[in-house]
Amino acid sequence: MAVSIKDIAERLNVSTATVSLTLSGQGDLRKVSKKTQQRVLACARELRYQPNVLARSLNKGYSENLGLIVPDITDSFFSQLADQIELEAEKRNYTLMMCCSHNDYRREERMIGLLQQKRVDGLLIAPLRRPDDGPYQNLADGFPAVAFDQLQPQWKGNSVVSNDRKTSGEIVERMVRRGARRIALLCIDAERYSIRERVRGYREALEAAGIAACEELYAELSIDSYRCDLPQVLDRILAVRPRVDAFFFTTHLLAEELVHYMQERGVRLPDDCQLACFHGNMLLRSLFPSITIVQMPIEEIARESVRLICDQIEYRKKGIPAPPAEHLILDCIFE
Amino acid sequence: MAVSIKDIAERLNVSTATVSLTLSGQGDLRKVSKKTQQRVLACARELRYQPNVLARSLNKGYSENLGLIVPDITDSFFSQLADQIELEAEKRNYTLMMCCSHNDYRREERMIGLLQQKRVDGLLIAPLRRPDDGPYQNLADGFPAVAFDQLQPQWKGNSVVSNDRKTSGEIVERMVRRGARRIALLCIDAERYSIRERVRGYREALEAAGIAACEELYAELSIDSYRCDLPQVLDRILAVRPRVDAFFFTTHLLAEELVHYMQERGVRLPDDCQLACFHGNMLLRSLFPSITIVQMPIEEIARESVRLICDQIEYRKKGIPAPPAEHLILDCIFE
DNA sequence: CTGAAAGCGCTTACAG
DNA sequence: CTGAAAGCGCTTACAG
Repeated sequence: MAVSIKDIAERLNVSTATVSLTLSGQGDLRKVSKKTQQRVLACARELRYQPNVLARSLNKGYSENLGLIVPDITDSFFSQLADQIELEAEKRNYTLMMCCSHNDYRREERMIGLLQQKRVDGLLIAPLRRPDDGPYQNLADGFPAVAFDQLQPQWKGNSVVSNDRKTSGEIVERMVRRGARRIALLCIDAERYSIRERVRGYREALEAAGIAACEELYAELSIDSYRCDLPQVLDRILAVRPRVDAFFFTTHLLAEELVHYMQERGVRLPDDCQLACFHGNMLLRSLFPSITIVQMPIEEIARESVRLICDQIEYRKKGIPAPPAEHLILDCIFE
Repeated sequence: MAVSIKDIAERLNVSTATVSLTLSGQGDLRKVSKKTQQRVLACARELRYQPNVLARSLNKGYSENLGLIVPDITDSFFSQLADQIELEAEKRNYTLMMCCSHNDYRREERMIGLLQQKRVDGLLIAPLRRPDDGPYQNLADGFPAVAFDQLQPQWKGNSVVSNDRKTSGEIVERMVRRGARRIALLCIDAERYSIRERVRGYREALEAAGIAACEELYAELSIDSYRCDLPQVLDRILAVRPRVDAFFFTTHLLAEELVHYMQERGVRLPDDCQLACFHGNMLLRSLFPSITIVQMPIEEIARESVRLICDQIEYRKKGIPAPPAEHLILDCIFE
């Protein structure tokens, strides 16, 4: 069996309180003699004492673990976010319990319950769109939670999102400035908040530029079937006249799938055709040197989300009611 | 405060033992009357009772959490692996605590200690190369652990790796069959076991094909600086005569960086130049339609790793000494 | 300066 | 069939 505080106490003929106090650094504060402290520390080292954090957590009511739920960790956007969140959490001495909702909101709801059962101190979640618009049933009232990336109407807590509408408008402006008039917009999961905002930004910018939106140049795809549906959609859009002269993808996933389409079909885009997407990678840039890639403010999202969750946890520890929820809107980065 | 087993017991005028027994499903076994069981269940539901798993874990000595340490979650190989591991772990009722070692073995060592402190039941780890070849100091003796992806000489537990040597040989054979004679090999982190094996497979296959290995066509890069070093290396290799006619990258990261190089430098590869790499994605395939991509057996690695760790945990629970460590070698998949 | 004791919320022999 | 009690390994008033 592992060595416990009791083993040390017995060996040294002191009480477990003394051991606990000095080990937790309260020795001086609580006036444990220097000598005793040294003996305790030495003995702990000698026996390779590892505190049982479960016992501590049970006693204190805090686990120093944070739950993280993302739709899909294999999406580079979320893996980069998870990476940064882990780093930020670590700075504040939290360990992450990570779960993927796999774009299934029933599963997401389950994960919310699971992580609370596991006694995480707070929950960071990139929420899915919920078909029912119902409340988060498994999220206990007042439980520290921060939503990032997406805003859900039924989410009442803190949130950190990017400035989708504005950025989307700027993308369109830029395309228009470069001569585009027939700008196609393709999106996945159009009912999600951030996507709706991107669509809105697109429409507003078109209008501002005096260009009538053309419904034939607009398509919504589903996250579950976009790979299989995209080819027909592209066939259709490419056949529209006057001809499309720019593609705006609300997500890198679609831009990547475009590459696949072009290769499969042996299709080339018109030479003057502009491209843009949210969140990209080096390969996309290499394939389409002139593509406009808007990077999400990943580090900032991570930093602010962790900050907000930690603040909430602190309030909770102190028994102070948390201040009203914050809604941060962060700017994207034009590459 | 959350509702506890005691609250239910008091409300129903039964003992906490009775409540605990029926709630944990041992009601029938331990002969709690049906009536009492129903009352307990109803009351638990009514009060929305959530068991405190910390208390249970403290008592039982098992947390039903698994630790996962990967070098870099933003590498698609590891994010796909993490995704599958989570799925497999979930099937067996384990939740993951994920940490990234960020290619820093001091950090890895810290994470090993941290996760054990957090009382995970076992550790899944894609180990880093360790400059010192020293033992894993923070890994407690006999602690359930499985290494995957990489084998380290000082790792004494179970491991799951892919068949790197054989696969590497097959890649070279295939290139030779297609006419290559001047096959360059570029690798990152050449001291790592799997990379050494890939190099070995490459050399063996060259020899078997009667081709003398040319050291000028071989390069080792570091994980920390490969991005910045690759261009010169490629410049150099492309200048070698007789001319290189195939590039074999031990990792997709290098193949991706090649794209960057070509675009930056405005260089095109010779038309007949063959390419191959371990672990790839759709974009690479689109960029280089004829590239040979060898996919890692990700699902299998995940499945077997989780199986092994769970077996070990079971042995530990039963107090049976674990059988000798298994070393699984799984085949890669030619795409 | 130090110790005895209660408590965090469970589980599990043990006794009846 | 059910309860009283000990214990998992800590922390923290409280008393001396």
